[in-house]
Amino acid sequence: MPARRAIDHACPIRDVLDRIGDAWSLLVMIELAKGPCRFNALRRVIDGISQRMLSVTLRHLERDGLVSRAVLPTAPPQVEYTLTPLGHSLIDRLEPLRQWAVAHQGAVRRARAEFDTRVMDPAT
Amino acid sequence: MPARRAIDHACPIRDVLDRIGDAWSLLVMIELAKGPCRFNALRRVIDGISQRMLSVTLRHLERDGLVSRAVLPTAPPQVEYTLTPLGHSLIDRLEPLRQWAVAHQGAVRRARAEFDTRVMDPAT
DNA sequence: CCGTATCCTTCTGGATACTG
DNA sequence: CAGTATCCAGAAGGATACGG
Repeated sequence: MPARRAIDHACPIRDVLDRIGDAWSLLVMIELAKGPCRFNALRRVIDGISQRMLSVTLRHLERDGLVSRAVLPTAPPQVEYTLTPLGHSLIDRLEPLRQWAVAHQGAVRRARAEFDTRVMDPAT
Repeated sequence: MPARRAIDHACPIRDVLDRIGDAWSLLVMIELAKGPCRFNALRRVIDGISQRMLSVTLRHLERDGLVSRAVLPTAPPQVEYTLTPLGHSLIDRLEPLRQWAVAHQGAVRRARAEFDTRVMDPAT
């Protein structure tokens, strides 16, 4: 995605999509929705995320008030991440979308297959 | 966004976000939700989209069965794009998300401001 | 009018190495 | 353990030119 332009501010939903549309934010939030979790624990369970992107993603979410960060007074220091009420309210609103995906994934797959054969197949 | 990896298929909502999370798909769908529209008309109203990205985006949406393409038998040839019922059902499901964005954009902005001062400010 | 093809810049994000 | 810094490959996307 390129840098956001002026037009984007016109649509509030764009702000949300910019926040959760990337590869990892949603996955991290879903994981944290199950309960608080520490950095490396998240890293293990998310599978495939690089240390850098987990760090970047968590910072982003924390900045937007969707995730909170707590340094536990232990030695060695542990850091626990928790989904905030705001974060919970967001993933709740994502539920209809998930249901749509489940309900219509068959239709989309079929549309794709039909499109691919129609475009690839030169037989008119 | 990087190329999708194996893990992504585990989450149906990822498929949806990959479809509407990019910069233009949503804007195009919102525009088409108002009614059928031709290529250059879309291009004018979307403002900022390049000819290439409009073409790519429309093809993507058409492939997924969210938009249909009709070549009108006029001279010069005109092409009309229409949001399918499937496409309509998807943007309907986006409404709760839009409402969330509107309702909480203040909270997010405040969280951001607080975060920025806290991180930037070396006091403590 | 409606696109596709090519080029080239910009941005994303993984790998790696190093701090508190 | 929990990150940050640097480097670099690859993908996204705008500009431009050309075809149906």
